[in-house]
Amino acid sequence: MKRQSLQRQLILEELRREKNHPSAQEIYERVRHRLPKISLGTVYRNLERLAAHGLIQKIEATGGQRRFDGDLDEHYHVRCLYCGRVEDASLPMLSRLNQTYGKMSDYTILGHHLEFFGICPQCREAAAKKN
Amino acid sequence: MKRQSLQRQLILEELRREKNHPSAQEIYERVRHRLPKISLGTVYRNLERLAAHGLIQKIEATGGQRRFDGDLDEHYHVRCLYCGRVEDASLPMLSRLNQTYGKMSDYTILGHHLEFFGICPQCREAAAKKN
DNA sequence: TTCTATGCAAAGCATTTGCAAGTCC
DNA sequence: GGACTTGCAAATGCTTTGCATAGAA
Repeated sequence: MKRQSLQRQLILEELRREKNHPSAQEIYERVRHRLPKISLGTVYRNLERLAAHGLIQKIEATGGQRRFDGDLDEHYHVRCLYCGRVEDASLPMLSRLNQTYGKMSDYTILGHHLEFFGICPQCREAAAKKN
Repeated sequence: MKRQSLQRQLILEELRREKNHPSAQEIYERVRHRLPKISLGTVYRNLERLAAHGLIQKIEATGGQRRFDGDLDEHYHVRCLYCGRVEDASLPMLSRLNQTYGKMSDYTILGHHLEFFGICPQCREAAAKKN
């Protein structure tokens, strides 16, 4: 990030604007409203750089696409198994967990990921209507 | 899984033989020693079915490829950030966590994933030698 | 002016799928 | 014999990359 660019600035703004956790594709679509010529490759490149520089967080998960978070505080997430949406889990960090497990393990423990999964209210309602 | 097949049987054996957590590609390579004509597509299909029927577990988590586990007991994992290896974390299940968080959330909580990340002993040594 | 960052398109991976042929019960 | 499975290859979905050009300092 030797230079600033409008595209990077808009991507960061978009990520901080709302408290949801968009995928690269979603960010691409949002930013395109303001900058129609931006390319998906540029979005990926900038998300990568912003994360490398600690300005945003990557939410890594195997099922489906990667998601990104403009909130830098450490926190957990909940994922809906039906629609894939990811939201913040308002649970305090289990801060002693790394130390606790680190003592029992031969790994050098650097951190942990905790993600709840379940059904979001919207999908629950939608499922209820079908039956 | 209306019928049994040799390919599926060998895949399951391979998964239960060792306590590591191979990717589909790794399973494919191992099974191929005994059944050279097996295809990667068949490995994927059978892993999917075995998991759907509860005979193995998919390890859905951070980055890279999906991994599979022949151990059906619920347990957590540690992942090495350098070599990508995944091992079991000998930490008791935080069994009340779903309930605890379920009460605070508007999601229907079905479970959680917890994964530690860090550096495995081998990679730590390898890194130490380089410096 | 000098490089970094972009747009575009092609390439890369991991995974999934269509289909004809093989095989299990 | 009939339906389930397989092997093969093509297709898919997400992400990364090469390259010529545009743009920031």
